Amino acid sequence: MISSLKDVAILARVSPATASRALSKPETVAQTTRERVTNAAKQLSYQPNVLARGLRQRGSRTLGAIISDILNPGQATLAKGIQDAAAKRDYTVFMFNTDEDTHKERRALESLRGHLPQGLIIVPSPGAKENLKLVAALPTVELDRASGIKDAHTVMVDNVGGARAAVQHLTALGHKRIGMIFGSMDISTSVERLQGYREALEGAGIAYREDLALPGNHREEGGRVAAHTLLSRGAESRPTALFVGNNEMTIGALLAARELEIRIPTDLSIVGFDDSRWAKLMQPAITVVAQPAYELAYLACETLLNRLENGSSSQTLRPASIRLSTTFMKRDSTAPPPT
Amino acid sequence: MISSLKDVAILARVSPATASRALSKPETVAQTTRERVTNAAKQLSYQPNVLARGLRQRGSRTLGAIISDILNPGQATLAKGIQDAAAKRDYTVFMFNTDEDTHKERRALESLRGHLPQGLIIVPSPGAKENLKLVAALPTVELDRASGIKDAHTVMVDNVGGARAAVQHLTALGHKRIGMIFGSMDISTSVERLQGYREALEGAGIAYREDLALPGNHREEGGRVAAHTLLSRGAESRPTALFVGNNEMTIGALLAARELEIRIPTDLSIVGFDDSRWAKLMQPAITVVAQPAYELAYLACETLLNRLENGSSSQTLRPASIRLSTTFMKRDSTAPPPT
DNA sequence: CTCAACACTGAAATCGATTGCAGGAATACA
DNA sequence: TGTATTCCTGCAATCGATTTCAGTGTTGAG
Repeated sequence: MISSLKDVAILARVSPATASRALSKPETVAQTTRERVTNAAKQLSYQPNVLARGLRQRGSRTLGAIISDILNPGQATLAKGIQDAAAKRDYTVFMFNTDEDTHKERRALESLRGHLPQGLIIVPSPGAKENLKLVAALPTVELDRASGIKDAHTVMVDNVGGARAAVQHLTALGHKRIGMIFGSMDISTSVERLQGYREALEGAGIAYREDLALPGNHREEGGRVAAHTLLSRGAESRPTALFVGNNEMTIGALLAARELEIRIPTDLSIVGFDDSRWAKLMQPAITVVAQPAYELAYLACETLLNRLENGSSSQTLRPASIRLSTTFMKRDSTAPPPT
Repeated sequence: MISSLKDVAILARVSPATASRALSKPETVAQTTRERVTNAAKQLSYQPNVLARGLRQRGSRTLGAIISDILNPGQATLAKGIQDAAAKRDYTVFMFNTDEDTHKERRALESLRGHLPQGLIIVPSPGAKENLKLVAALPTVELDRASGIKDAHTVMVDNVGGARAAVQHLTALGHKRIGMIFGSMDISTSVERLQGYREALEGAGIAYREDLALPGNHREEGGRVAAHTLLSRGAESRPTALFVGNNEMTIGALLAARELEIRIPTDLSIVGFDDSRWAKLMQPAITVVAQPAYELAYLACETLLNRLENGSSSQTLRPASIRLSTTFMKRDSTAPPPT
């Protein structure tokens, strides 16, 4: 049923060597021979055995991709961007989830290593700095976050700028008490977004207050709890606006506001980070900082493939460090503070 | 840096053959030898070359998975279920998207074939019946839908029953004019859901009317257009309730209702198929038929792996045909019809 | 004490494609 | 016509792990 190169060679009345060359380096073979082989291959619907080829060439046209949570729409978009970019250049992708779990990440890397991928795209978990030593020699691009490894190639969004824009929008509306819910501080995006928040406050001459910036553990429940804490104070001392560090926590914050019967945007303005289906759909629609997730992932994959195909010439010396900018999407969840 | 079995063998002072046996068939090797090899392997952090092993054994511990659209949360859940089940049994997964495109599916299958996977899990596109001939010998499980291939192994939900429950809920509330928006008729789930709708109407003594059941092309825009058509009639003749065949089209229907300023559930009840984040979050929260997507995919993968490991004994004779039941989630988007 | 059974181990073939090398045919040039 | 090039093709080695087969040493039974 499945035919090997040898079958093709026999049918085309050439040696396997020639058949191989006819298919992969056509210019080294005489016109007529090439055609005989091509036809034979088509006739047998020959498909090269990637395992054999990969063994000989020490590595197959395969990439590894490790993302943190495929159920998060943003991450799913990253997955798709990677796959599309890889498919376009005829690479296939081994995709793994870590669920933000450093052990799963480790296992994924071990498993990946045996497949001899040509390169790796990873959304690093907090323990990635250690885990990535397992595949130190593998060309790698870090996507969305930085692991902290020196001289790593990274493709990320401008989190500081995005956060700054969000908070500037709030200060421009006249808000003075602006809360923030941020994610785990061992993920670089959280740190940067908090940084942007502080810069914007400073720019508006508003003092940073520790009691207004709470951690939310980057998931829905954490966001709900943090928002609950922030909003439970009296109407005169609680924040009039909230900047939330990711999409999951934004949902939590919205639920908390509902529980406390705080109206949006009349009583409270909310800006989230990361756009999504429901943000547009809600009433009011949520104002967010949108990330170009698909482009980000596509670019990360292209960066990796370019590096692979140029050999490790100049590229190695100057590690890529790409930042795409975010887009501020003004919708209906922000308004001037209540008077 | 990366070490081969030969290196391990040298370090353990045995032949490669023995090293191989010590690691994969420990009982065939003397205790002391086994330990020497195990230690050597650990010391070199040896990882077997999957390509070489796969070449020799004609197939690696690898599965193919083809889903239709990773950006759809339901499908992403399927992807995760497959991966988790595979990982638990120490298989790795090549995952592909088709975007419901038969050509992409074909390319995915071709590309997959070269990797010699042990089995395949597929959410079949409309053209799958033809495409799957490419991998006719490959043990395959169809997930979520049926391709129409005779004697295929399938793992699906009870679409007829789910749809019936949804529409029965509406008739029980007193609705008489119940519209439906269904997906492409070349996908088995659409056919079955339409079937359930008809059965429920019949059970309630309501005649099926062709002008109340419209196709929505299974995407948001299609759902919006169809709903717009259905709801643009006068208040006395338009449907008082809508059953929508999937999550994307449900969004479209909601948008159409908004455009026409039709209130939910006062003027119109809506039931969607497939639960999701936003369905719970919306106000009113949307009543839906929820599918056990994760379990479905997990089960599909286990079914496949069991079949692989039992050899093709009795299993081949009796193809699996599993149906999981759906869960009706009553929320706030359904109410008695306006009087 | 002899011979059979058994438990381990190693040499070598194998999976399928690629590639360095060498040889033969065809062409170019003097 | 003779020699140098160029072009094309095939032989055989190779990638790394597995597996068949044969051989060695050990144990046990008679």
